[in-house]
Parts: sequence; structure tokens; C-alpha cells
Amino acid sequence: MKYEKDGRDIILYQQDFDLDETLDCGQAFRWQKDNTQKNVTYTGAYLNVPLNISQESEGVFRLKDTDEDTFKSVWYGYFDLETNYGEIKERLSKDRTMAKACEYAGGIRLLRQDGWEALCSFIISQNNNIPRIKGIIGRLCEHFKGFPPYEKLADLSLDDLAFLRAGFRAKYIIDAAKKLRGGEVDLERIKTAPIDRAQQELMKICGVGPKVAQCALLYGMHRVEAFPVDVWIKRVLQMWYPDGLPKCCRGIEGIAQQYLFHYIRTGVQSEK
DNA sequence: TTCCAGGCGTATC
DNA sequence: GATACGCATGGA
Repeated sequence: MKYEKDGRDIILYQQDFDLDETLDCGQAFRWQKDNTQKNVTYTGAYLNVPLNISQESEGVFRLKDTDEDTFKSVWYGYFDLETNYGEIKERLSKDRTMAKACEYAGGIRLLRQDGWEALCSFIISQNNNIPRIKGIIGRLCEHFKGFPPYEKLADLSLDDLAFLRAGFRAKYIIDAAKKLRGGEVDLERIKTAPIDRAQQELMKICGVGPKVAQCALLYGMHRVEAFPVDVWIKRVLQMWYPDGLPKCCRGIEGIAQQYLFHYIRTGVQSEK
């Protein structure tokens, strides 16, 4: 990782990083692609710090209107720039199928997102498709001028959230907000708890099962050993790993999962 | 019209 | 503990 200032912007040099693969691979739902630009460009926010980022060429990025402090205190962490994904891919590639997935989706980085936002987002994701998930979260953020903290949602009624058109998930969002505000579920404790215990705690929330819990842990608390199993990963396991993931994934199952998820969704048909 | 989407709660055995 | 079914909404 290297960076330099360019006027009001930061130019970032970072290998193993592709904007489309990282921001549009189903781990985050608030990044919007700007198709009017000649370079791949996304706008979005983390903790309501806005960002416009574009990829000028392979491994070269422009973070618009970003000062050095904000880069170091917000985006360096968010894009997980301290982690060497080249080493991770090398390790995972001891397995043949993983090697293909890593090569196909080698620009994915695991974003370090906010715990509550990830939890809430993946509650919304259940039995839903990605465009509609983005729609619901978009309406949520528009209405509350940014992603609402759970305190703002805890006392709302279903009618108050009708504008979301979130369907049966609205009551789950409210239950999660109530239990976090009341301290019945404590994300700070969950962050460092053993993974099984952490899942158990998250599942106290109505509408949070194993899949959503593992997503919250992986994307919202950077627990890279979390392994969300959705319909796509079920197919991966059935086809390629009926006896479980290979040894080289041990401890970083979540990162392996990211490569596999992207590979089976968009890569398998297109290769040959 | 029917099916499906990064699942989960409930009923039933 | 395993399995079947309904669930809000909207796009294909």
C-alpha cells in the first residue's frame, strides 16, 4: 500500500483490489456505481463519512476530496488496507478450486463495516435479492439522512417503517434495534466472544438465524473465521466440498467464502 | 401466472 | 433434530 496527495484527492496504490469486485459483490449495499464516468466510480459512505472513489487503472485509485487524516482514520481501515490479500490468496490456492476462485475474483477485499449496519442489512437480505436489498437500505438511509443508529429505530412502529416496503423483515429490524438499545444483545461483547457463543447471542434477535448471524460477524465485526452459508455456498459445498472446506481455509473461512461466492455466482458459467 | 431472491419462525413428527 | 411451509415485495 502506498498513497500520495493530489490536490484535494488521495491517490492510492493498492494491489489485490478491484472496485467492482469489492463494492458490488454482496457484502455492502450502499455503494452506488456512477456509470457516467469513464473510470469505474462509486459513491457511498462509511459511518456517514461520504466518499467518491474511482479506479484509474489496475491497482490505482482516486479518493475524491479526501484529506490525509480521513484517509488514515476511516478508509485505510474500511478497505482493510493493512491486510496482505496476496498472501491470503497464495495460501488458499493450495486447493485447486479455491485457486480458480481466487484468480477469478482476486480483487475482492473484505470490508471492515459497522456492526449494527451489517447486522441490520443482512436481516433485510433474507429471502431477498440484491437489487431490492439495496432499494430498502437506500430508502432507509434517505429517510434518516444516513444509516440510522438503532436508538432511532427502537421505538418505531411497523407503520412508521411502511415506507421501506421491507415486508415481513420490518418487525425483525425493530426487534434488533430494541434488543441492542436495551443491552440484551451487546455487539461490543459479541465482537470478541468465541464464534459459537457470538452466533448464539445474535440469534436472540427475532429474524436472525445462523446465516444472518455469520454475515454480521464476518462483515460487521471482521470475524474472518465466520462462514455464512446461503443458497449459493450450499451449491459450492455440494458440488466441490461435500466433506467441508479444505485445510488451507482454516481460520479464514469467511474470506474463502467471499471468493467462492463471487466465483459461483458469476464466474463458473463464463469460464472455459 | 408462476417462480425466485445472500433465511427464518413455526408447526409437526 | 429433521423436514415442510408461509412469509412481503418486486422483477423476470
